[in-house]
Amino acid sequence: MQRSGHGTDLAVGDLTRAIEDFNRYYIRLPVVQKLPFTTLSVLDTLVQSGPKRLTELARAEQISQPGLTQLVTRLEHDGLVERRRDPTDGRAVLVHLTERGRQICQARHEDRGRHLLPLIAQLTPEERQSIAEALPALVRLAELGRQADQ
Amino acid sequence: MQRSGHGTDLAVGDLTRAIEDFNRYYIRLPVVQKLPFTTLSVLDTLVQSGPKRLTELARAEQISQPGLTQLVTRLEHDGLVERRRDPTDGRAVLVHLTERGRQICQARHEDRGRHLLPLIAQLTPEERQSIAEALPALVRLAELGRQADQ
DNA sequence: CGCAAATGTATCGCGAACTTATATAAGTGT
DNA sequence: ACACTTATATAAGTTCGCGATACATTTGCG
Repeated sequence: MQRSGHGTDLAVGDLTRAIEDFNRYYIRLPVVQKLPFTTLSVLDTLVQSGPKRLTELARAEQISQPGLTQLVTRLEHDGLVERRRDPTDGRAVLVHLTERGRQICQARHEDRGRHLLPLIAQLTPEERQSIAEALPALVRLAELGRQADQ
Repeated sequence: MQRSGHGTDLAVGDLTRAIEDFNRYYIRLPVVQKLPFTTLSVLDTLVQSGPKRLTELARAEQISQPGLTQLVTRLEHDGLVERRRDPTDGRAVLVHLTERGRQICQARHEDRGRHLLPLIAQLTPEERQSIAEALPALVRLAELGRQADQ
């Protein structure tokens, strides 16, 4: 266990394992809206960060620029996003979420909460307490991770 | 915030949000081995639960049985898994991990740990402490989630 | 036992979602 | 005005998933 060195008195292996566990559970969660994975990720990104350029989105999602252009075309066709010209740069397009796109993200979020609730109910009060106390730190950790990738 | 009702004095919305944050960060993490997502998920499943039948794997990964047959064919071709007959049922095939497949999972896990370490180093000692104390509960929560999907 | 029904895999054809390469359009610098 | 960079779009090819279907083995029951 990597316990020393960089001022991290936390078992990195354990945390990594825990996060991977959650990923495996969450990723395969059956969801209401059956959409391709990258599509959902793009929508979430737009919810969090607001309108973005195609190029920025492609970098964030780690797919090619043409791939994202096609994806946005599909999304636009389905009425989940809108392309608007960037007023400050005639070459660029800003991808905006529509109300419908926002609703889908919201519905997914609530759906996941519904899956989680009965699981939380099975924990002991002490376990729930410890998780509740760790939440701010976990959120900050995720925040740092997002920054690290720019 | 949903604080009452089923004996869950934990803000489900906040926890859901935190887990989603980690998913978004982790899923798009650039990794050493560039393999399709479902492929990696299958390998991880085999690491955790040992040899499995095609049908079981297909259900766990939520893809069709023909889809999984093809996936396993690719994996076998790449030497990451082996097909062995089930001694107790002549119809069934058990998918076994090879040493090479195990190594890839291990490498990915370590890679993720390396990404996480510098982030953890930026947290305050109190934040690290709170996360460390919540880890057993988080692991149990993930465990419950896995059981819930059978 | 013998044969239908159930169960487990494999194959085929198709469509969706990526990729790389290339083209077009707009801004930037000299 | 000219080359150069940046932003997006189009085209062709590949990969990975699905549904339908076929085949093999096991199970259950008269």
